[in-house]
Amino acid sequence: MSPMKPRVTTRIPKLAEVARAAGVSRMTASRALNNRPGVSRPVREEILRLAGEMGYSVNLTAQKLASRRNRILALVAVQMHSPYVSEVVVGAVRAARMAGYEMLLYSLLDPDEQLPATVTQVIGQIAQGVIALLPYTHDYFGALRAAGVPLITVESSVELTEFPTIATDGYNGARDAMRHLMALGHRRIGYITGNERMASAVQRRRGYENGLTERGIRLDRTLIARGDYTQPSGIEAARRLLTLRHPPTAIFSGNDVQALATMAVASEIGLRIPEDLSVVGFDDIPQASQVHPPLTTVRQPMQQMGRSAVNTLLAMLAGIEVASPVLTLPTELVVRKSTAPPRKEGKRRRRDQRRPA
Amino acid sequence: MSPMKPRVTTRIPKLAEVARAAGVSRMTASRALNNRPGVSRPVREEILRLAGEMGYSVNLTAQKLASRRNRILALVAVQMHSPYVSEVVVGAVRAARMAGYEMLLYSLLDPDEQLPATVTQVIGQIAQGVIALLPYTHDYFGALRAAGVPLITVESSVELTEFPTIATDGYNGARDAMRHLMALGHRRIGYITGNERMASAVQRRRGYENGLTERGIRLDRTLIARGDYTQPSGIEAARRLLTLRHPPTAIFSGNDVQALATMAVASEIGLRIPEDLSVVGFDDIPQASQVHPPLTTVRQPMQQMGRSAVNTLLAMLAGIEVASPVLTLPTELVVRKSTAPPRKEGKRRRRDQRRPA
DNA sequence: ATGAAAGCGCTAACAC
DNA sequence: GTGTTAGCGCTTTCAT
Repeated sequence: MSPMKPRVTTRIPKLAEVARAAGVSRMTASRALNNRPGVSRPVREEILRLAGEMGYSVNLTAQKLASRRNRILALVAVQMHSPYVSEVVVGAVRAARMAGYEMLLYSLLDPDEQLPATVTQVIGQIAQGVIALLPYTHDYFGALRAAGVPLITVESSVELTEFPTIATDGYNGARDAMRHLMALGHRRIGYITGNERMASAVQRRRGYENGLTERGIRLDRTLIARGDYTQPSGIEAARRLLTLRHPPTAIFSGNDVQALATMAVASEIGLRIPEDLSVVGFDDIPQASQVHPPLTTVRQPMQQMGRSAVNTLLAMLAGIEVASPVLTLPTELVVRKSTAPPRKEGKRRRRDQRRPA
Repeated sequence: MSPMKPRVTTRIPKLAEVARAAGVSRMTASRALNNRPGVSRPVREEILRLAGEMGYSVNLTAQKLASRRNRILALVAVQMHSPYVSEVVVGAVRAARMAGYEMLLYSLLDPDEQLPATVTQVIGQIAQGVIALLPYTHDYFGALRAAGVPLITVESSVELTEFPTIATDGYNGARDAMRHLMALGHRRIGYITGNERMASAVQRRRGYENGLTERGIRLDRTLIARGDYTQPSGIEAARRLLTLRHPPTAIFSGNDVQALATMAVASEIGLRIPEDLSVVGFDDIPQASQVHPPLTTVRQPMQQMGRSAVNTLLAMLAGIEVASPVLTLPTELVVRKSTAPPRKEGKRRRRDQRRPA
């Protein structure tokens, strides 16, 4: 437990040292290194060469303090590890890097977690701008607003027009899914909601409901099971729906994670997909096409959403007025193998799942 | 496209303003706000009260520049969204917050991605210390070392003793799994490797091999399929193993993700688990207990690993000598329902998966 | 094209 | 206990 000797590490030289080596002032060195005008070609090249040789790299903290810029963005999300968020992150990170920015991530562990004051402070101060994938609750946005940092949301509440938003058309996407199922002949269609504190979940549910009613099918509340976009919630919801005395012939889920959970529960119960049960998801996460049978789903351009968020944010930072407060990207129904016409009523079969011991 | 008016946002006052309001010097205010000694009770309380009222919060950039401290840690990982990494992150974030630190995340998108110089710079400069979950390739650690930031690795190469490491005993964990399978009567046991550029994958494979040979079973290379810890690689590996002319009666996988993929492939092919095939994973990710049948697996204390990493890192920051360069946590075999004695040779059955059209 | 001066907002180190 | 001074490493602004 004795004090640890600071490890000897090649110290990073500071700007003044590079400038001295090049025989110029710090300002000239700064201009050269930041690729700014006002330095003659030969001087610029010499500075750059020396900086490389000396292993110089700018101190971002000092740079941020002096200039308020540091080419860092942040992305905050609940359920950072979910496939949907992961895909948005991929798109955002790539776009940021392409523009010469780095993206830092902040994960809220629990959907119900408060945004601690320190978090807002940290991300708002470390980054030049932030992308939020958060439910519109707990006044997350109030806290972020107070931090005074440029902010853009992805799939947030549409009512929240205070910040620019990148969204997809969950309503029409869901209705497309319903039309597909109904075209196959389904009439008893179950629905597993998403976390309805997220605007997307509300929209999709409306798509489900109106998809039904526009065909004159009456809403049956027992066919709607509450989920929160997570796998455990999907398992539970699917169990409830599939053990109904008069179960649905198809289940549409607010997202793919829950749809995959539904497929797992179905197979556990001995139902075959799509023969005994059709399943449709929403998102088109990578796993959707990897399972067996591959999942029919409503594709959201997740990576593009991340990319658009970054680009819009960068435009805001550049002082360019954002055209529209909410950019809505289209969805696309991807029909795969998890949907088929329903069996005739009463002809439902069960496989015996377990052999007698 | 006209320049955007900066949004009017309640400006955050600076330390000097709080100090002035309280009628003290900036230093006294600083001491009070940072909970440091040298301020009388009443003065301290008045400063805190005023700061709260005025909505003061310290400028972390200035604070870092002046003191080199900002109570921020960073965690860098490849496959940030994988369940294993996610769990480690949960443990790390909680532990950090408990200690009054915040944790920022940096995700490498692609296992083969180089660590761009800017990344090292960013995380090394923004944070006071970093936790790395990275393969020992591409000289990731060389870059991190150059940044001169306190660093700790999780499950990294054991040969890499330059940095403290939190690891689990992959070798014994894997051997326990093998002993379990062999105790059930399995002799033809397939193995799906992890990404062997990670030390964990090498250890586990050795556990598999020695588990076999210590029982006098000869290694059969055709029963070893290469995976990289991801689901698609697991699917492919499982397909290869299960379509062998003389397939294994059990498959042990380097991690749970691949084990779950194996279960999916098995069911697709019409094999029942555990009757026709036993499957064992490694990690005990949350999904392992949620699938049907629940997966037998070797549990790693993932959250605790994150917690230990944070605590060790904080100790390093505090100048406390780290006791041992590598802290190895134990694993635990969790026997669930995916393992059973093998069928008699030749009695393997297949369910007809699809009904005749 | 280049440089000098003056901070950015905070804290270390040392007074008193 | 409290205040003063002098930076942290960079960039802004304004000279030249």
